[in-house]
Amino acid sequence: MNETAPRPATPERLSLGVAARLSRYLQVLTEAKKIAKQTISSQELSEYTHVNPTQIRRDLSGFGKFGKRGVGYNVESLIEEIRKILKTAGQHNIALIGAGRLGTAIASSDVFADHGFQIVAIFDNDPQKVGTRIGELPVRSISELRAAVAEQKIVVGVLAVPPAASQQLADELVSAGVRIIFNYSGSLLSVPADVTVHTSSPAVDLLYALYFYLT
Amino acid sequence: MNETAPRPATPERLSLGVAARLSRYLQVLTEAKKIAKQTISSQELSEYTHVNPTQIRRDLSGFGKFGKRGVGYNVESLIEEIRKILKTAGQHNIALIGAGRLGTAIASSDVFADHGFQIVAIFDNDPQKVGTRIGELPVRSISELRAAVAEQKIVVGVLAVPPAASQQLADELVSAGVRIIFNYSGSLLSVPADVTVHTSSPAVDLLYALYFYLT
DNA sequence: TAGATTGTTAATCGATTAACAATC
DNA sequence: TAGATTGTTAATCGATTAACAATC
Repeated sequence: MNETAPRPATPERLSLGVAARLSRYLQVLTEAKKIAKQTISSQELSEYTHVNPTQIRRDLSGFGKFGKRGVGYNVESLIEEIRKILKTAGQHNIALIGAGRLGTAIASSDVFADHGFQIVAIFDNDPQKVGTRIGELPVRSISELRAAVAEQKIVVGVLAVPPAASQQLADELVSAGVRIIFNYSGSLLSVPADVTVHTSSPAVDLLYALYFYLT
Repeated sequence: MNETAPRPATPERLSLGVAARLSRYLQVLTEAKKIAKQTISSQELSEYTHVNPTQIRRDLSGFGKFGKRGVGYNVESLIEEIRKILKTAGQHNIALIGAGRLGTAIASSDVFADHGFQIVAIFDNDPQKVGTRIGELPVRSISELRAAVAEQKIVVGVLAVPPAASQQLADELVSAGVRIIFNYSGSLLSVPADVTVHTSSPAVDLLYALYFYLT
C-alpha cells in the first residue's frame, strides 16, 4: 500500500446529496427559463428549493465560477453546466406502463420532457386500451415490452397502474431489462438489488410540511 | 445567563432530517400493513426507504424502545408511535384544485387517505365541470373556496391544474387562508413567506437515479 | 441453545451556517 | 461610486457508519 499516493482533486462520482441538490436546481432553472428569466441569484434559488443560499453557491463553485458577482447566475448557461456535471445532457427514453387517467395525465404533461426524458412507448394490459392512442403514441400490449426496451433503448419504466397490478408489471419491466423504476402506486415492490425503485409519495411531503406547520 | 442550566432531554421540535425520515418510514409501514406484514426489521425498512439501517434504529430509539431484539418492529404499533411523534395522528382535511385527468386520478386513489389526509372538497374554474361529481364529492366553483376552507378546516391545498393556471389558483388558496400548497404543475409559484410550497417533481428523482446508473 | 436483530457507542464524514473580501 | 451578490473560509452541527454487547 502506498499511503502517500495523492488523491484526485475532483472525485469521479458526486455524493448523493450533491447530485440530489443539483437535480433540484435544474428543475427550478428549467421553470425559470420558461418564464423568460435571464438571471437568478442563490437567494432566489434558495426560496424555490429550500436549500440554503450558501450551500447553493458552494455546490456550484466546486465545478467552476458560473456566477457574476452583484448579478447572479445566467439561467440558460447554468442549466447547461449542471447538465454537463450530471452527465445527463442527452435524451433518455422512458416507457410508461398504464394508460388510465394517471398515465394519460403524465403522457400529456411535460414534467418528464422538460428534463430530457422522452416517453417513447406506452403499455397497458387491458386489451380494450391496446391500439388506442395517447397523443402521438399508440397504447401497446405488455407482451411487446421486452422488444421495445431493447429496440428503443428504454432506461426507465414509469408505473402508473393500480397497486394490485404494480408488482406483476414491475417484474415485467425487470425481466425486460429496465433497471430504474418510478412507481406511482405507493405499494412496496420486490426487485433485485441492482434495480432502483423510486416511489412517488406526495403524502410523505405533506406529513412533513404539516409537522412544521403544527409545531 | 446560567451556563449550567440543563438542556431538555427531548427537543421540542424534530430536526428537518428526522421529520422527513420518520414520514418515509410511516409510508412504508402503511404499505407493509396493507399486505398483512406483522413485523419489519430495520434492514427491510432500509431496502424500501434507502435509509441506512443503523440510522433507522437510531432515529427510533431516540423516542423509545419500540423494537424486539431478534424479531424487528411490530408494524402496527410502530405506525402508532411514529404518528404520535409527528403529532399528525389526527385527520387533516385537504382541498383538491383541478378536476381534470390528474385531479380525478388523485381523488380516486388512496395516496392521501392512507396518511390521514382526507380530500373534503374539489374545485375547478371550468363552469362545465362545476356540479359534476368525482366519487362522492361534487366539483365546486372556485368562488366557494374561501368559505369551504373556513368551514371544513382545510389546511392543505393540492394544485392539479395546468402550469398556466397555477399561480392564479395558488393566490386564491393563499387568500382563502391555506398555508401548505402541494403543486403538481412544476411551475414556480410566488407566495408569501409563511406559505410552504411543495412541488411534485418526478423527473428530479429520475435524473438523480440516472446519474448513479450511468456512472 | 443458536440465530437474529435491536439499542447504543464512538469515530468519521459531509452539510450547514455566518461572515466577509472580491468584484461585477 | 454604491449596491448587490458571488466565491471562499472557518467553525459547528448533524448524519452516517461500523461494530458489538444485550437480549428476544
